[in-house]
Amino acid sequence: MSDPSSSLTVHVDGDERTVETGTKAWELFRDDPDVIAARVGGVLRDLSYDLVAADAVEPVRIDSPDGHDILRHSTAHVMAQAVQDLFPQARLGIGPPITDGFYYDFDVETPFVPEDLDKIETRMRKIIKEGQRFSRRVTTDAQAIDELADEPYKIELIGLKGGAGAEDTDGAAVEVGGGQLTIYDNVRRDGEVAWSDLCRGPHLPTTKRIPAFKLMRSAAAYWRGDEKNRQLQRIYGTAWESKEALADHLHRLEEAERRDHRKLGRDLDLFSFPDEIGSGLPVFHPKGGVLKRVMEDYVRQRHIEEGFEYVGTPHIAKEGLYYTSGHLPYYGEGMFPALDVDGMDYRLKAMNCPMHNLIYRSRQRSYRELPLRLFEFGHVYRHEKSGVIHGLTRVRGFAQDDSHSYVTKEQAPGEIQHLLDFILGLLRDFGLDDYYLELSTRDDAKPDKFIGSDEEWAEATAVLERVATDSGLELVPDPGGAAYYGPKISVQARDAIGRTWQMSTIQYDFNQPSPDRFALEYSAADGSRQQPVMIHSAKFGSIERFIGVLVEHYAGAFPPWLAPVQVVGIPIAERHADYLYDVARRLRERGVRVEVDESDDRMQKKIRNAQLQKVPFMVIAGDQDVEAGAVSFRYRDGHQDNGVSVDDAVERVVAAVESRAQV
RNA sequence: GCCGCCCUAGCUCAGUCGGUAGAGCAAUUCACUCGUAAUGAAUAGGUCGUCGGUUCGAUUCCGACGGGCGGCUCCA
Repeated sequence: MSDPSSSLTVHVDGDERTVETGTKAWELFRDDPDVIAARVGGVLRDLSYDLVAADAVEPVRIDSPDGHDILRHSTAHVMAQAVQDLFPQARLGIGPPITDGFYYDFDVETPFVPEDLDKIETRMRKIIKEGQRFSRRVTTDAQAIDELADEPYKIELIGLKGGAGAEDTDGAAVEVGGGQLTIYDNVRRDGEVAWSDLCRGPHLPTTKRIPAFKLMRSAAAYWRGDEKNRQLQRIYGTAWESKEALADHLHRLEEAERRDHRKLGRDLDLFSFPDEIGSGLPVFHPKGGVLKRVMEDYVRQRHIEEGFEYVGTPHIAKEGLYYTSGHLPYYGEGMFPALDVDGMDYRLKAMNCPMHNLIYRSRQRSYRELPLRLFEFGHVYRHEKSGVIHGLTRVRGFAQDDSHSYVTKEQAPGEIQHLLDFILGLLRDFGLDDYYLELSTRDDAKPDKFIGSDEEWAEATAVLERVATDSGLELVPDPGGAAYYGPKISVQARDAIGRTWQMSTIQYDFNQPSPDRFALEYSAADGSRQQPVMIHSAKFGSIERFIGVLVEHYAGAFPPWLAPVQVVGIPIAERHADYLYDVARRLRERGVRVEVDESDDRMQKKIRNAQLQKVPFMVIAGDQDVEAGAVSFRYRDGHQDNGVSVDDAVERVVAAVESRAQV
C-alpha cells in the first residue's frame, strides 16, 4: 500500500486501481488510442481530468455514441476556427453534434457558397495537422462576457444559462452547461492560443484525433430556431472514427439517394408533378395508378372487415363548418384561402372529421350502434408553405385514409386497442414490421393552442398512454405534439435502411362532439342523451405519402402483389412470342398483370429493361421451353429457374401474389 | 413564408467570356431473330422555365414571377 496522501483509489471499468495523486484520466487509458474521453461518475470528462479518490471511471471510445458526439462537437470547433480565420467578421452561433454529424451557425454578411466550404475544409485540415490541444478553462459570467465582447450570440447564451430554457431543446446546452461556465482554448504546440470558444465540453485531447470529416452543405437557420430571429448561415458536416467509417456513411447517403422516390417515380413511370397543375399536386401515371389502386382496394377491404363503414364526402364546404370544428380559428393558415361563391365563402377540405360528424348527426343515434365507425379515402387540400413541399411525402393535395370511431367513453380504450392492432397488422401486410409508438401530448405552457379542459386532457392522455403501454412496444413521449382537439398516439415505422417515418395516428377527441361544437349525442340504455367520444385514425396518414415511403422502403422493387407489372414475358426469338402470349393469357385469367415484350430489341436488352423496371418475374421462353411445355424464370436478383412447366409457373406467380410475399 | 443554389431535347448532362445550340439514353424507321443487364444504321426532337429590362444583338448580364433542390420555420 502506498502512502494515502500521495495516492488514491479509483474504479476503472469496475476494477479497483490505486494511482498517484495528480493522475489524469488519460493515464488510465494510455495504451488504448481509441479512448478519447472518460465518463467519471456518469459525467463525461476530458481525458485531462484530474482523478480524485473513489472516482468511478469508464473509457469513452471514439466509435461509441458518446464518442461520436464528442468527435463531432470538436470537429465543429475546428470548423468554427477555420471559418473565423477565413472570415474574421463571422460571429459564432451554436455548434452542436447531431445525428451522423454536426453543424455550426455563423452570422456572416454574405452567405457561404460551395467554394467557401472547400476553402474551409482545407483550412480545417491545416488546423487538424497542427495538433492543437483542446484546453478547458473555468470562467465566470463576468469574465466570459468581457472576453466574448465581440460574440453577441454567445453573450446571449450566457444570459440564458441556468434558466428553464437552457435545456438541450435548442442546442444551447452544448455551449453553456447548467452550472459552471467554461471556455475551451485551442492551443498550438508552442503554447499560443489559436482560438477559443465558450463551451461545456468535453472535447478530444487534440485536433489530431479527428480521423475523418467532411463538410456537407450550408443553409440558413433561424437563430435559436425562431422565425422571428435573424437567419444565420449554418454549415453541416460529418466526422467519423476512421476513413472507412466516413466512406460507409457516404455510401449510406448514396443508397438513400438511390431510393429517392422522386427519382424512382420518374424512372419507373409512377407519378409526376406537372408545373401546370401546381406545386405539391401529384398526378399518378398508369403504373403508379396500379400501385395506388391495389393499396386502396386492400385497405378499403380491411377496413370493412374490421367493422368500418365506407362513406363519401365532398372536397369543399362552406367555411362555417370549419368554425364549428375549430379548424379555422386554430389552423386557418394551413387551409387554402376561401373561394367566393355567390357571396358565400367556401373552403377546400383540409380534414374529413367535420363531414363525418355531419353523417353521424344526420339522425338520432343509439348506444346500440356504437362503436360507429366511418371511413373513407377523403381527398384533402392543405396550403403548405412553398418551402416545405417535398415529393409525395409533403404535398398540398392528398387522399387521407381517414376513419372516425364514435364510441361511448367506456368503449374508448377497447376501440383504441382495436385500432392499434388493426394498424400494426396493416403495416405488416405492406412489409413494415419494425416500429415504435409516440405519445403526443398537450404543451401546458401554450394553453391557447389547445381546446378543452385540463381534466379532459388528462383523461384522454391517460387512456392513450395505457393502451400504448399495454402494447409492449417502445413508447416515446412527444410533449406539445398533440392536435388542438386532443392527444394522439402515432406509429413510427422503420424502413429497410433504418429511417423512421410517422405513419399511423390515433387521436382521442372529446372536443368536436361537445355541445358548443357538433353537439353529437346518442341515446343511452336509460333513455338519457349522452355525448360520444370520437377517435380519429389515419392508417397511412396520406396514401400519396405512403406510396412514397413504400417506393423508398422497397427501392422500387415491390413485392409482386404491389408491382405495377408483375410478369414480363421475354421471347428468345420472335417465333416464341405466340407461345408466351398463351402463357400470358393464362396468367391474366388468374388476375396477374402481365406483359409480353415483343419489341425488336435483343432478348438481352429485354432482360435489362425488365430488370431496370424492377419487374418481379421475368418469364422467358425459347425452343427448349416450348418443346418441354415450360418457361424459364429469371428473378430480380439474377437467379434463374429454368424448365418450369407452364402449370407450375402460373401457380408460382399466383401464390406469390396471393401471399403478398416478396420474391 | 425565409436564406442559398439551380432550371438547355422525354431523361441525364455538355456548351455559349453576349453573335439564336450539342452528346448519350429514350422515341420513330429499317436491317438483324439472338438463351439471361445495352445489335447496328438512319430519322426526328429545343422560341435554352416565363415575362420584362440593358444592348445593334440576350439562352448567356440584371429584375420579377413560376418550378425544383438543400436547410430553417411549420406539419390538424
